[in-house]
Amino acid sequence: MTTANSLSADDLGSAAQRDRRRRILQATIEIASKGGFDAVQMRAVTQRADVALGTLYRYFPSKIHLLVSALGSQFEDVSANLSKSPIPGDTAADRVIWVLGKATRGMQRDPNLTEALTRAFMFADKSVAGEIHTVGMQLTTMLTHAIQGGAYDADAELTDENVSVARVISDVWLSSLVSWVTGRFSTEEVHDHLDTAVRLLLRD
Amino acid sequence: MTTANSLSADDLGSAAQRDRRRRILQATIEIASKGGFDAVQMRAVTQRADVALGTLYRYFPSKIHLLVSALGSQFEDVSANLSKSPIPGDTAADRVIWVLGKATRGMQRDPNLTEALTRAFMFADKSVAGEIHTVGMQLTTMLTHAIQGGAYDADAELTDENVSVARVISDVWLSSLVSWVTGRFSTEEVHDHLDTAVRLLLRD
DNA sequence: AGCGCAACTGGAACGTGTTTCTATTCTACC
DNA sequence: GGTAGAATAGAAACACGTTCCAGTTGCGCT
Repeated sequence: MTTANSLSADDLGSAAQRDRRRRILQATIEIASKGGFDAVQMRAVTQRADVALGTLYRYFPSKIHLLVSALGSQFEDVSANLSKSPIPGDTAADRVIWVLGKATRGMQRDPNLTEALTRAFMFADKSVAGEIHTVGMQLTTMLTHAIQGGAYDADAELTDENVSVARVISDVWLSSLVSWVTGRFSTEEVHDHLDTAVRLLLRD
Repeated sequence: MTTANSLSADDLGSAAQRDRRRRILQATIEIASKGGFDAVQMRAVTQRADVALGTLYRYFPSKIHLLVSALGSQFEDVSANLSKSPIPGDTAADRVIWVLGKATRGMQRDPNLTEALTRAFMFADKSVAGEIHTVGMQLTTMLTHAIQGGAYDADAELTDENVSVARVISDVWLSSLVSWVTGRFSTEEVHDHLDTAVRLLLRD
């Protein structure tokens, strides 16, 4: 199975290419933010990013690859932001809830973008495994970091249990996002559901 | 927002119509089982079910509606099967794990069908809210039933907490299915992950 | 039996993701 | 500076979900 990957920023030799990649992702996010998943049409992206259709497909082999890569780049920003200051909260549960709340509020501020990225992520098939894995790692890392506290001690217990809990929480978070995107959950319900799940999982 | 629903079996007056609906869903499941999501092409379904394209769209307003409805009909079979005999297991955790294991093995026996139904479910947008809600209820009911035990006592504690736990578990189950469908989880990893999550959530 | 109407058929047509192809431009290397 | 090869532009073409329409069939009512 020849799983064609999206071109990562590191793969690209010239500055012009890195800039093309950046333009494409930015155009994607802008269009998604305005009109959601359906508005992200490949021809529209090429126009906004000022590249040819063939070039777009050279960088991202499908619309889903494109959107999941965009999700990855958004997550990078979030993690960078989070790692600037220690996560507040005395218990693991408090810290996780704080992180989830912050991330969730961020996404709810831009419903169309969230809809586009979430649906792409959930619709992805095997050919997007690489990009999906990247995002999954970012999520799990973010959450285990929150669980074990702001003190960034390399010796800190990155126990199997913590990783498992982080995975479960990210499952719940993703499902909640999907529920919210499809109108089954209100913003309050998302918050309450996450709160309940975290307290059930991290009752010490 | 005029959310066009799929026609449910009860909506249909004549026996011929109920039979058309049945043929369509069966054709969908057969094609999905053979080739997965991509193979479920609307024209192929019409050929196999021996109906016209316009008729197919009269019964199910989109491919996603069609597949989510098919998922619902599969779940009906599963619940019917489950309710025939009490769920084995002395603790809530054991019973839930038993139910999940049974359902999961069932789906893993037909990977293509599972891929088609799972991806449709996760890709659904607001217009599919009705069908999604049906499936969500089936899932939650199945799990709360397992939590509170085989004794089908109407007075039994259908506590908020039990429902919350059931929701979280169904979140984890769906995410695991997605992970399995996209090749991120092996069958063993799905089992272990579910096992871990349930034991974390139902430690009494 | 005849009427009226909704459902159904068959097929054309449209939109958007994806593929393909040729001409042009850029880049690395001599 | 010139050249080979990769990258890009531009545009046509294809595939499949979806819509639309004209004609036909089935069904309840009188």
